[in-house]
Amino acid sequence: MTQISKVYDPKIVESKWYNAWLEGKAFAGRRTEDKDDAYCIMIPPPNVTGMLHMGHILDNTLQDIFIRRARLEGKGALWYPGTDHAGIATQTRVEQNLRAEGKTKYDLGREAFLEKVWEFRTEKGGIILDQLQKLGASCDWDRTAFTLDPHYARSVLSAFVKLYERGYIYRGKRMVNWCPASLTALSDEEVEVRPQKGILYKMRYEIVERPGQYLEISTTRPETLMGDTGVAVHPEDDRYRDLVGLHCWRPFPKAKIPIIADDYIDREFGTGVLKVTPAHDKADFEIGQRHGLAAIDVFNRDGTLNAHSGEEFDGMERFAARKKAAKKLRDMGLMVEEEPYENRVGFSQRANVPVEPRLSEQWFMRYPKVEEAKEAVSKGYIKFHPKRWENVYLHWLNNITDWCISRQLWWGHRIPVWYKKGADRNDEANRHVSVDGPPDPENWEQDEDVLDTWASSNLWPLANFGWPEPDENQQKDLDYFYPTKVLVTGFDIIFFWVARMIMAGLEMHGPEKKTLTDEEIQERIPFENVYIHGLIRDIQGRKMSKTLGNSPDPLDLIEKFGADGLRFGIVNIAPTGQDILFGEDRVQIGRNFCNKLWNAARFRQVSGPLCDNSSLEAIIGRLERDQFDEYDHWILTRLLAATQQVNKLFDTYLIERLTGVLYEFFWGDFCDWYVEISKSKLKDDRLRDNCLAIQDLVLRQFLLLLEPICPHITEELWNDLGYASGDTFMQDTENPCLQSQAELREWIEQGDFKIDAKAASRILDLQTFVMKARSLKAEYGVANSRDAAFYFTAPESSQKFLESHATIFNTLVGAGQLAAVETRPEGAPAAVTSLGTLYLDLTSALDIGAEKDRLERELAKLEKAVAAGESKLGNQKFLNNAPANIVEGARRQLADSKEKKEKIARLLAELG
RNA sequence: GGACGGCUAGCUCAGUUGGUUAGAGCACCUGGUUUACACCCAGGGGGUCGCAGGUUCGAGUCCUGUGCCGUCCA
Repeated sequence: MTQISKVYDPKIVESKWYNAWLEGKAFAGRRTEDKDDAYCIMIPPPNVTGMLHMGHILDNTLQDIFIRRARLEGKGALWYPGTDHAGIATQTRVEQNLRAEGKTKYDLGREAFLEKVWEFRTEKGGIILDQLQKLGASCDWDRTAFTLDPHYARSVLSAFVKLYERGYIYRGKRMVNWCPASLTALSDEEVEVRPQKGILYKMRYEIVERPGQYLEISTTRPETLMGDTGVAVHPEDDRYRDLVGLHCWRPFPKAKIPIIADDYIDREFGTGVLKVTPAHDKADFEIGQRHGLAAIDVFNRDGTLNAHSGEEFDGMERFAARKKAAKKLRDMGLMVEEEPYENRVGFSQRANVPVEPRLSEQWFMRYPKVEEAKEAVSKGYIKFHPKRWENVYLHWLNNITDWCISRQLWWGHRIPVWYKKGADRNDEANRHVSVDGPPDPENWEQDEDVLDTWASSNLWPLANFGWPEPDENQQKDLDYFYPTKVLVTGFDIIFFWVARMIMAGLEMHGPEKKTLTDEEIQERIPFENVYIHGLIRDIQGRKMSKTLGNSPDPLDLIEKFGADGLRFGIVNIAPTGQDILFGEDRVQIGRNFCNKLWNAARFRQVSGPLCDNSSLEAIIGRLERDQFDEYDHWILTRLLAATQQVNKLFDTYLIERLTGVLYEFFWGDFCDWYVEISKSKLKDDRLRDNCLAIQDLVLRQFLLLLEPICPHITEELWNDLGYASGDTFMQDTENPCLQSQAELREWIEQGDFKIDAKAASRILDLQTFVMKARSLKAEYGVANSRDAAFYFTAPESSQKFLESHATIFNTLVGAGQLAAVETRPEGAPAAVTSLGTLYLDLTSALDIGAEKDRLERELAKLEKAVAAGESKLGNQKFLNNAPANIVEGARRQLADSKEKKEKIARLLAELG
C-alpha cells in the first residue's frame, strides 16, 4: 500500500496511470452479448496537423466523460479516434513552407507536391493525438483513423460513385463562392458574412438613344462595371418605364448595353437601377439568365482583373481597381455621389479574405434523404441536447441548396471521374466514373479537383467500420456499434458535419432506396444523440484567436493544474449550452478539488488501518448497523442523493452540472461535516470501526462517481485505499452501483435496517446550531480559544439530543464545553435556534451595544418572516388551495419564527 | 427582416412540474497551523431576480408587451 503524500502531484500519477491503461488495453472497444449495451462515440476528427486548443479540451473531456461512465456501467464502450486531412488548411500550410523556399506547388508538380504534404503530415500528424493522451482521453488508439487512409479513401470514392449513379451528383457551370487566396471554390457554409464599411457610389450611364440623358445607378463595386452587360429596373417603376428596351453606354470599355425590366429589382434601393454583372454576382447571374445577357468575367482566379477589363486595369488587384474605377468615373464626370455605406460582404472563413462570386465549372451534390433527415430529428430518433438546436438543424434543412463539393486543391480525395482525352467533359458519354478508374487509363484524364473535406468526413461513422466492404470483424462492429450513441460537438458544426453525416448515413447505410420507412430511418442514422456544447471564449467573451493572443496552450494548463484539474475546471465553468468564458483563475477550482480529494483520502489513511476494501461486499460487511448514529444516516442519505443526481444528469445530458453536484457533496457534506465529525468519533473505540467503514463506503462510491471526470487521481486513490482487486482497473469494478440510488440502498439496507431520513434531518438542525456557535465565537473575537464554554436552554427533547452530541459539538465548534442551563448566564451573548437558545460564556464583559445590534438584525429578519407567514396563513384562499404539505410547512415555519422572535425580544429586553 | 439564447450578489453561473426567509464558486472584509488539506479552515458583508402589465392564495419560475446584449439564418 502506497503512503499517500501530502501534496497531490498530478504529473507522476497521470503519466503512470495513462501508461498502465494503454498497456492494459483498457480503452479497447469491446462488444458485449447484448446490442443494447453498445455505446460508441466517434470523435469529431481534428485536423491532422492541428494543435490542441481549448475547444478540443472541452469537446474531448465531455466525450471521455461519456465513454468512461459507459465503461463503469459495463457497457460495450468504444471511443473511435482519428483525424481528418483538412484540405485547404493543410495544403495552405505546405504552400507557405514552399513559398519560404521561393517555390510554388506548380514548380513541384502534383505528385511531388503531394509527397511534400504527406511528409508534413507524417511530421505533424498525430501531435494532436499525443496531446489528447495528455488530457487522459480514453480512445481506442489502435483504431486511429485518417480520412486519407487507403480504406477510408475507398469509402469516400465509393460514396461519390454511388451518389453519381443515383443522380445526386452533377457537374455544371454555376455561380460559386470563390476564394481568391486559396484559389478554390467554397461551399456556402464556408462563407462568413460580415458587415463591412464601404462606399455606395452613385454613377450615371448615358442613354444611347437619348444622348445627354442619363440613368443614375448605385453600386458598391465599381470595379466590376467592365463586366456589365445590362442595366435593370423594376417593370412597374414609373420613373423608368419608358426606358426599358433602350440602351445605355457602359463607360469603359465603352459598350452599348440593354436596359431591361426585372421583378428582382428593389425600387427602394438607391436609385432603383441596378447594373447587371452576370459573371460577378449571384443575383445578376440569374437576371442575366432570364434576359439572355452575356456573362463577361473580368477577374482572374486570384482576384486580379483580366484583359476583359481593359488594358489599364489588366492585372490590377481588385481593391486597387475599385479606387481606380471610381477615379476614372469622376474624371469622366460620371460620378454623381459617394457616401459611406455599410454592406455585408462574404469572407472566406479559412483565408480571411472577401470571396468573389465566380462562374465556374464545379461538381455539385443535391442532398439525398433530406425529408428523412428532418424526420429523424422531428420524430425523435435523433435527439439534440439541448433540444433547441433541433430548430437550427431543421431550419437549415428547410432552406438547403445544392452543395459545391469540388475544390481546386491537390490535397484530398481526387474526384473519381475520368474524361476521354480531348472530349467534351460536359457530355456524360465522355465520362468514366468509378472507384478504380478506367481499364485503359492511357485514353483518359482524371478530373483535377478534389472533394470538399466535409464530403469525406460525413462518412466518418460508416467508413470507420469498413463501409461499404467491411471485413468480418468490421461487419460485427458495424452491426453492434451502429448507430453510435452520442456525437459531441459545438453548434458551429451542425451544418458542416452533423446534418451531412445524418444524410450520408440515411442514404448509404443499407441498400439503395428512394424513400425510407421509420424503421429504416432508425437503423440508418449515424448517432442517436447530438450533444452540443458552447464555444470557448476569453474572459471578455471574445473568440479565442492567435492574433489576439488570448488562446492559452492547453498543455501549459495541464502542467499547471493537472489533466484532471483542467478537466474538472473546464466542465465546472461550462454553463449548459452556452458559450464558456475561460479564465485561468476560473479553472483553478479543479486543481483545488483534486487536492482536496487527495487529502481526504490521506486523512482516511492516517485515521486508522485500512481494512478489507477489495469489494463492495467486504465494505458493507464491515458496517455495524447497530452503531449507526444520525451522522451516519445523514451522510449515507446524502451519498444516495448525490448518486441519484449524477445518474439523472447523465440521463438528461446535463454533463456541465456534474461537477457542481460532486463538489457540493464531497466538499460541502463529506469533508466539511462528516470528516470533521469523524475526528471525534474515531477517538471512540466503540464507534471507530463503523465510522471508518462508512468513510470507506463513501469514498469508494465517490471515486466511482468522479472517475469519468478525473480518471487519473481516482484510479490512483482507488489503488491506494485498497479498492482495487487484483490487476483490474476501476472500469472493471463489480457492483459500481451508479445507475440508481436503489442499487446501493439495497446493499446497505439489510434485514430490518433502513437508512433513516428523519435522523438525517436532525443533522441539519445540529449544523445550524454549530454554525450559530461558530458565529458567536467569531463575532466576539474568541475564535482562537478552543476552550470556549457554551450553554444552552432547550426543551427536554432537544436537551437530550444536544447533550449526547456535546463532544462532537466541541470538535466542530472548537469549544471546551456545552452544558444545559436553566437560565441565561450573566453577560452571555445568545443565539436562538430551533433546537434551543445558545449562549457563549464570555470571560470578558459583554459588549452590550454590539450584542444589541446583532440581535436586532436577527429580530428584523424574523419579524419579516413572521409577517409573511401570518399573512399567508391568514388567507383563507391559501388554506383552501395550497397542498396540505405546503400549508403544514408554512405553519411550522411560522411557529418556529415566532418562537425565535419572542426569545430574541426577551434577550433584548434583558439587555435593557 | 426571421429565429434562437441571455439578462438573478462586484464577476461567472445554479435555481427541477409556480410553494418555507433566492443559492454556489470566485472576488472582497475579519479571524485562524485545530487528527488531512493555506490548492486550507471558520465567520461576515453584498441581490426590489432587465422593465411594465397580467394570471394565481402565492411568480425568479407561467402569459402578454417591451428594452438591452449575443448568436445563427436571409
